[in-house]
Parts: sequence; structure tokens; C-alpha cells
Amino acid sequence: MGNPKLSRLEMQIMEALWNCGSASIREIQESFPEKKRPAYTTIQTTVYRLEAKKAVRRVKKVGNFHVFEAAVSRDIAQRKLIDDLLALFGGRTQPVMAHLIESGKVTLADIKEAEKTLRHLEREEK
Amino acid sequence: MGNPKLSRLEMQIMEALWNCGSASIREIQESFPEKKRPAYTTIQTTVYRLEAKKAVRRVKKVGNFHVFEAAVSRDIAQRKLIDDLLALFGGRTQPVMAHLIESGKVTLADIKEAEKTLRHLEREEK
DNA sequence: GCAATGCTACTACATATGTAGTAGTAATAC
DNA sequence: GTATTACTACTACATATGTAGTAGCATTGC
Repeated sequence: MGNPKLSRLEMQIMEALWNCGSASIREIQESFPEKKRPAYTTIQTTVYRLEAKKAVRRVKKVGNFHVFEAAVSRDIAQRKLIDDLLALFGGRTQPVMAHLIESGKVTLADIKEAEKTLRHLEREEK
Repeated sequence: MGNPKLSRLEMQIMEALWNCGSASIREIQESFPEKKRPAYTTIQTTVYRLEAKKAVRRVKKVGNFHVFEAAVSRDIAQRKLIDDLLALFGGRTQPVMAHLIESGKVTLADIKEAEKTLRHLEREEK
């Protein structure tokens, strides 16, 4: 029932749908960089699986092809991934933060931004 | 032949080894809370797989049982998980940070701490 | 020494995921 | 209206992971 955990390929497909609003299998496939573009049927199979998980739905049929759209938001999907990662860390965010910083991929600006967001949240909750 | 990505159960087993230094299958199994303790052979199978991945190794045999120890550090293993998550986000940390904050699991203190760490790093790199 | 117990090594199986082939039907191009 | 092309629906298969059973050898307790 809840939000399904999406895999790498599934997320890439969802990304195409979140960006385009809606798309056909072919359009999704062509959204992949030519060099690492899976076969048409690979995308198709994965879209069908996403459909089974209720993460995408068919919106209409145009000509002989179907058009799909995301049925879960990017936020929800991303949140699920992060919650699952956190679970692997026993729910502790500290090591996650530490590694993000250590990886050199978080800038001071990101932190500042985060801090601002956090202050806003705190104010709203009071 | 980089560091393998470890799964949920694998991480739980590694956690036991990182905590105890070294342990037998039975000891690892008993480190699980009674209510969600997998069968002995489930732990065994998973330890064997970790061995195949070179994430653990046998250190000795005591009586008729083997004693295992971690062959990769907690840091390395955690780092791998985070790098893989980041890859799902196209390498952008911003959404990860945003979700961590939104989840309410990161406190302002965590951010302050992170900021301090980051400032230190920047200084060192100059 | 022999029976009980415990551990190992191996096998088995279900689900998830990445990957893609094939058969057949539907749209299209003339 | 027929040949080509494109898409769908289905099948197949390998690897990863969680899960656990079984057969048999090693230890141990007497």
C-alpha cells in the first residue's frame, strides 16, 4: 500500500515523467543519454512494474501507444529512499550528514540554505 | 573491485561485527533483538555471502565454530550506501539535505556541527 | 565409547530488479 | 488495400537478497 521503494532504473524513468509531465514508453526511452539507453522493452517492462506498484498510470492512448504519467510525486519517492537509507543507519542522521560532508559534495551554501529552512520550520511549529 | 554495496541484513550483521570486533555466527545471530531474530542459517548464509564479497573474513576456528571479523570499515560501508543514494539523485545533495530536514530528524545543532566541520575542511584544503 | 548437541556446508526457494527477445496487432504510407 | 513500421503484451533469464531446511561431521558430557 504505502509508497513503494523505487530502484535506480525506476527512478530514472520517474524522473523523465516528472520532467515531462507525461510521456510514452518511447519518449521515456529517448530521454536516456544515447550511450546508456536501455532497450525499448527494458523501459517497457519497468514502466509496467511501476504501474503495478501504482507509481505511474496510463492517462490516455494516442494512436497505438499509451501515455503515462507519474502517480507519486518526486518528493514522496525521494523521501522514501532517504527514509530507507536512514533505517540502515538505525535512524541516526549524524553519520549521514558526516558522510555527505566528507564526500565533499555539500557546500557551505547548502548548509546555510538548510539552516535557513530549518529556522523557518521551527518558527512555524511554534 | 571496489567496495560492495551491502544490503539491510548485511549491514545489520556488519554492525554486530563492528561492535564486537569479531564474532561467531551464533553470536551475530544473538545480537539481533529476540523478536526479529532471523534463523541461524539465515545469518550463516548472509555471512557467507559477505565473505564472498570480501566484506568479512574468518579469523580463526574455536572448537567447532568459526570466528569472523569485518574486512571493511563501517565508514567505507556507510560511504558506499550514501554514494549510491546520491547517484539516484543525480549526485545532487540539495534534495537529500532538504528531505533530511523535512523529516525532522536533523536538528539545528546537527547543522551547526556540520557547518563547523565544513569550515575546518575548507581551511585545511587551502 | 557413545549419545546428544551444535556447527558447517550445501541446497532450496521466493521476490526484486535489470535486461531483452518474440509474437501479434495496430497505425501508416502509399 | 497491402507492406512496413511501431507498439503492446508476454515470456525469459540472470543476479541479488531474505529466508530457512537438511545432512553430516565435530565436540562434549558422561
